[in-house]
Amino acid sequence: MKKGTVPFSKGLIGPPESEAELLSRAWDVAGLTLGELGACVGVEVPDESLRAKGIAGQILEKALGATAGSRAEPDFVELGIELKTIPLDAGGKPKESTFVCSISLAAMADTDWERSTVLKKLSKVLFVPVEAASDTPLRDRRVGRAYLWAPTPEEQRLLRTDWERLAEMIAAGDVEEITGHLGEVLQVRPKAPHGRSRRRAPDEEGAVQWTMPRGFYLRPAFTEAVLARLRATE
DNA sequence: TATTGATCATAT
DNA sequence: ATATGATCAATA
Repeated sequence: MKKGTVPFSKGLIGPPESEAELLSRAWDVAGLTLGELGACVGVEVPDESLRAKGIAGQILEKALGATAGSRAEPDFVELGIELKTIPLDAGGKPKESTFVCSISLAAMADTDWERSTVLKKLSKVLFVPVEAASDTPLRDRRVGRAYLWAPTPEEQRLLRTDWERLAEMIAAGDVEEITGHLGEVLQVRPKAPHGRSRRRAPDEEGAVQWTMPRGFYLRPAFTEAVLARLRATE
């Protein structure tokens, strides 16, 4: 397809029926700017992202036919694939951490790695790189070529090690001791609409305490390594 | 200046 | 309210 052409009618596209179809769609939009792709799906791109932080993700969801809405499921439910845009700096390296999922602090004691939301979300991920050099206006940032990622056994081991350590702390009532410093590849950080948000969590006696909502994030160095591996093996 | 902690928008 | 989509901005 010629660069700049539109592979679908305005904002109306169903979910992809296969992995191959999803990849085909993703590769078709590579090279377009957020402004161009936004126009295709009926999303206006503001000048700056301060009040449009999730705009790249919203646009790609629509463009690729992800099931709209906020549910604790993969973006492409039938395919079991999660969509993540990843902001790249001028050097092609991830500029930010990658949010994985919010944490149900009170339920952490009753789950394990195999059944965790983190593993479910990360079993298969379509990473869509997006230019994010701060001197490039939001609407002029280009979408890159997407990569489909499934964690290798080694990558799973790294994730599992961090997850188990952090889950144990939460379950033991030590959520307030957790900082962003913990975790080699996976970290726990605040995830809230504002500073007054509170969520129930166990305290050290097993009683309830109220604390900031938290989420799991992938460190940039980890996603950088993942992208490097995917680039090398294609 | 890299990283952690805080925050913004939308959907259900 | 709380999930989704993330990036901003204060700190070390």
